[in-house]
Amino acid sequence: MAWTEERIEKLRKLWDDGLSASQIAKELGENVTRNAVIGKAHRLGLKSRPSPVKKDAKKKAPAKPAVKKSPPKEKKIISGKVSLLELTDRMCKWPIGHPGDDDFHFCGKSSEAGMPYCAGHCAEAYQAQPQRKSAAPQAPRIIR
DNA sequence: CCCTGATTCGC
DNA sequence: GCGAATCAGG
Repeated sequence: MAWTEERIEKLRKLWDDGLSASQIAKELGENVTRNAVIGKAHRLGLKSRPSPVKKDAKKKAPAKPAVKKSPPKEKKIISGKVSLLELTDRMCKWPIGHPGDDDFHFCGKSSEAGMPYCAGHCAEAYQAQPQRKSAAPQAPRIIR
């Protein structure tokens, strides 16, 4: 399929109309892929315009050379009640309660490197279930 | 997993 | 010149 004047024209219009490449491709015909559109567009020198994907290397790294505040907030987490949003790495991700419940939260104790759970819950999580002959899976033990 | 454009490279 | 494959990100 050659790029006729008409097609190029349409491509140009649709492109700066802000339509996505895939959308343009669909508009132009079934046998045109978005890759074709993008390729042609690029070749035509059409601008990259608002590409959703930004590879911005962050402007102005504040650069924090001096003035360090020492370790100000090294909080030691020993107990939990951590909401999902507050969950970070190194926190025990053991769920407590039922999702959706008012007080659904996570254990939140500190976990060792690479471990999703704290020591205690790790033990529980990785406990081998010995007699597993029945096909019926055991219902997960409900905490609390 | 859906999408976006960018780039590469064999044709 | 073309565009599928791949990439890099949302």
